[in-house]
Amino acid sequence: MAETKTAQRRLAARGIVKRRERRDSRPQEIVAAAFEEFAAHGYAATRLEDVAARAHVSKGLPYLYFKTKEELFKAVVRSVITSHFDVIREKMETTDLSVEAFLKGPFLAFIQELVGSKRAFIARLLIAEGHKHPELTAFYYEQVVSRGIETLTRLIDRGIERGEFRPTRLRDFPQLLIAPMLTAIIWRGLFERHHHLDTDALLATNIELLTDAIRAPGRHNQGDAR
Amino acid sequence: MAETKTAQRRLAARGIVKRRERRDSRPQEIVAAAFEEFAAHGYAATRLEDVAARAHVSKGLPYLYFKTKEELFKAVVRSVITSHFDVIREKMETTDLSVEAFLKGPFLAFIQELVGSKRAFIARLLIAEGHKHPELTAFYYEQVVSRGIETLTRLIDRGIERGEFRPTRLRDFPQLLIAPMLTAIIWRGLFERHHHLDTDALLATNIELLTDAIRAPGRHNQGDAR
Amino acid sequence: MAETKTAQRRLAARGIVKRRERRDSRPQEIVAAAFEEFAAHGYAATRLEDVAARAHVSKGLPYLYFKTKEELFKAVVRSVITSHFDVIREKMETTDLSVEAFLKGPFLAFIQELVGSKRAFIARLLIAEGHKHPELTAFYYEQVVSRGIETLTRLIDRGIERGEFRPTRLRDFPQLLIAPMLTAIIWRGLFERHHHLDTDALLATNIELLTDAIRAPGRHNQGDAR
Amino acid sequence: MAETKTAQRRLAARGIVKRRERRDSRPQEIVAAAFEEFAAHGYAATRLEDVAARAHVSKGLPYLYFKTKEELFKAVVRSVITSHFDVIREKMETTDLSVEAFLKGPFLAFIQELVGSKRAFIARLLIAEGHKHPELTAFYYEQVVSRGIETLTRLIDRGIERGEFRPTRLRDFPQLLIAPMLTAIIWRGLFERHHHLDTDALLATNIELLTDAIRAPGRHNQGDAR
DNA sequence: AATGAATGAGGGTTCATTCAT
DNA sequence: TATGAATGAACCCTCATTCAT
Repeated sequence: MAETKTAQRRLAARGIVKRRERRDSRPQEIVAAAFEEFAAHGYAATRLEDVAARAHVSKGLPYLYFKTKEELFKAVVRSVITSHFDVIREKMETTDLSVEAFLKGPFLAFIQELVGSKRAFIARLLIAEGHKHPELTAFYYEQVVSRGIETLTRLIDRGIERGEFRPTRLRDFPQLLIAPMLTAIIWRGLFERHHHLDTDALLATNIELLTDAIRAPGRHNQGDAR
Repeated sequence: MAETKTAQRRLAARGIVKRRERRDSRPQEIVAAAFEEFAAHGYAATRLEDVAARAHVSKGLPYLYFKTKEELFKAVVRSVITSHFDVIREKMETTDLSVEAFLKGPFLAFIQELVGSKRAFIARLLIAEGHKHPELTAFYYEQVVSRGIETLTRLIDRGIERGEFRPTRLRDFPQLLIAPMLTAIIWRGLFERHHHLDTDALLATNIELLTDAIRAPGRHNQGDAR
Repeated sequence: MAETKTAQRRLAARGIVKRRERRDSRPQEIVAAAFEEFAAHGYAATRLEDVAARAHVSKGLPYLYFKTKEELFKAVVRSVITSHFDVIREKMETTDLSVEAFLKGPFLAFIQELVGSKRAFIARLLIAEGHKHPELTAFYYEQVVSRGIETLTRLIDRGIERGEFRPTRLRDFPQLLIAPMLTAIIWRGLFERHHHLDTDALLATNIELLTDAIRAPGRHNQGDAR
Repeated sequence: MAETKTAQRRLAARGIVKRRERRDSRPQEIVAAAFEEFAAHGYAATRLEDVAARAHVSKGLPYLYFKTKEELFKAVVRSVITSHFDVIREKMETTDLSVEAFLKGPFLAFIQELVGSKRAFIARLLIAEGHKHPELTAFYYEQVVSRGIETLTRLIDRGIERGEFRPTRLRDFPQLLIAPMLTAIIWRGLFERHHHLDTDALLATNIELLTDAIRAPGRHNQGDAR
């Protein structure tokens, strides 16, 4: 750490990193470091000192921006949630594709990417610690879950309206389009070392099967590009 | 706690609880108590003192049977794992039902029960803490996951052999039959207070849709009795 | 501390100090040690670790008996308050002496002793920290101050009833009999090194003068033995 | 704080608060703010950041004038000590009043005012923290206590010389004229909420009684004007 | 001269673990 | 075997102090 500090000062002396600039980016740096630590060790087992060290920052600095460990945790979760979901929703609203093609194309790509992304760790974190942070869980539910469910419901309904799909109970349980994603995330985190799972194919298969199941009679399989 | 202890001694004196009996069942009582605590608070936030108190046992006693907190945790996980899965596998091997009927009957019932049971908490525990206990995760994978996957694969294959199902990639991803169960467990633990989810129907719908998707052409929907 | 621990074990091994016995006396030992530390450094500057060390006890033990530092502080104050005041009140009620003789005899001796005693430190502590511990201050007021005032009022009234004293406003301000004691305590703590103050004589003089001032006309000076 | 700073700058820009003026009075402003904080929370519990905030000054500025927290504390004590005592001494030397009248008039008014003033807090501060700042205590003793004692001794002696008073031991313990003031200060700080004490009357009564006690035979009670 | 971001030592508190009884 | 008093490492958080700007 002494080296790090020295290094920073050297950089600062050169004018490469200005104090003002650093100040503005510090919270993000700390959140990023915290993300790694929380993802790696879980909430309780994460030591703020390690977070600080990972952010090349002194032990006390995180407390300048986050009042408690829990606040920092919340900030981490919030930072990852952000707007990613808006993107796919936007796409959905404006696409020219059939619903089935959309599911097998952009939507599949979206959840495939999610499984491998850092945001997947947050899911694990929330599954693990969520019940101890009800406020945070509520926030996550509102920002992510309920919106996602709503979007998916609309998507399926549109398929029905357009005559692509039969009316099925999938409309009531859009979670089924998401469920394998959770499974994939968990598998990757826990069992990948014991048995490799092709999560991309898993997710593709689920959508394939579900669309097969709900496709309106007489309709053709609108396969995706793969 | 003092009262509890006294009460036990009173009971013991009356012969209602025989010393020998208590001694023999002690480890199980401790594991049961630990299960409750771990399920309620997670690994790190569980205090061994509380476990002991819940088991009506002195603070030091757990260490007589479990060398460390981690050992106790492992014992908890193992205790819940055992046996239950053998039952459903046994049933599957010996059933007279068609595969579809089996999926919609005993298998569905099995996973529906699981979601509401205490064992579901273990899933959350493993998701949360699993990566810190690789040995335990390996054990769980071998005892539960790999066997479960294998069993499901056999089941689907049998359906294909019997001409009930077309060959589909579901055979390669039997996790899809399980995925909604994980989702249901997580939903119950985190979001139930925000939005009720009929997990039984969720699970039923998934099997319904998947069987629809893979049913061999010309076959009838072999609905279950419900 | 390692030495201390070893020493204790040696003693314990000899059977000189039994664990059970120690347990019963531990809280008192800790309170005694805390008294010394608090008296020496004040509340905030006292480290519980030092208290523990002074009590020849591990850092964590005080928390077994006192939930927080503040609880320990309260226990310290309470332990010193105790019953000492009941003694002088009892004496007052049963004495054969005239009121003046009582003031110049037992009462004077009592407050003289107080100034030099450990209890005097508590006064300093309360003066310094009292406003941050309102609950404790209330307790002290009820147990010590209000009772003391009441007792003194009764004493003076009795002197008036018996014709020893004229009615004066001293009856409304019995604090004046006590005031020099506080001054003496503070002087000892702060200025003794700069200028010696004969606190015994100070207290005696105050009573001498006050009794002179309130003595009923025609009465003789009922001098004390000195 | 940001607002405050901005406000100051706005004021400064208008020339209402000139930069030079502010700079010159800065130390005093900081000391004044520190006085409030120390008086309210005691030495240890006072945060320099709060002092700075109260002085509408940045966190680091106090260190420009006071090397450490302790230095600032000393400055606070010194700032309150100065001057005020010289006034009453001056008055005493030049008064035309009899000693008794002086005690019951200007002197009484002086200590009555003191009890209610902010300077009274300093007494509590010194009682609480004095022994940790021996240098400061020495300073206080020399500047205030010893001079005060000396002055009072001279006053009493003059009364004796003039035939107003008999020679008594009060001459050796002029602290007795001050003692109730300390009591009053402490009472106000700690017990006022439990029981109101008319400190003015307390102080008046003490002087009344003491002068009664030492008045030379044949002299009249030289009551004050009130 | 002034700011306020940054540092890091220090202390209160918890709790897994040990051990005398 | 069983108890629960005792230990002490560890961790969160605070705040006096520094220093780049």
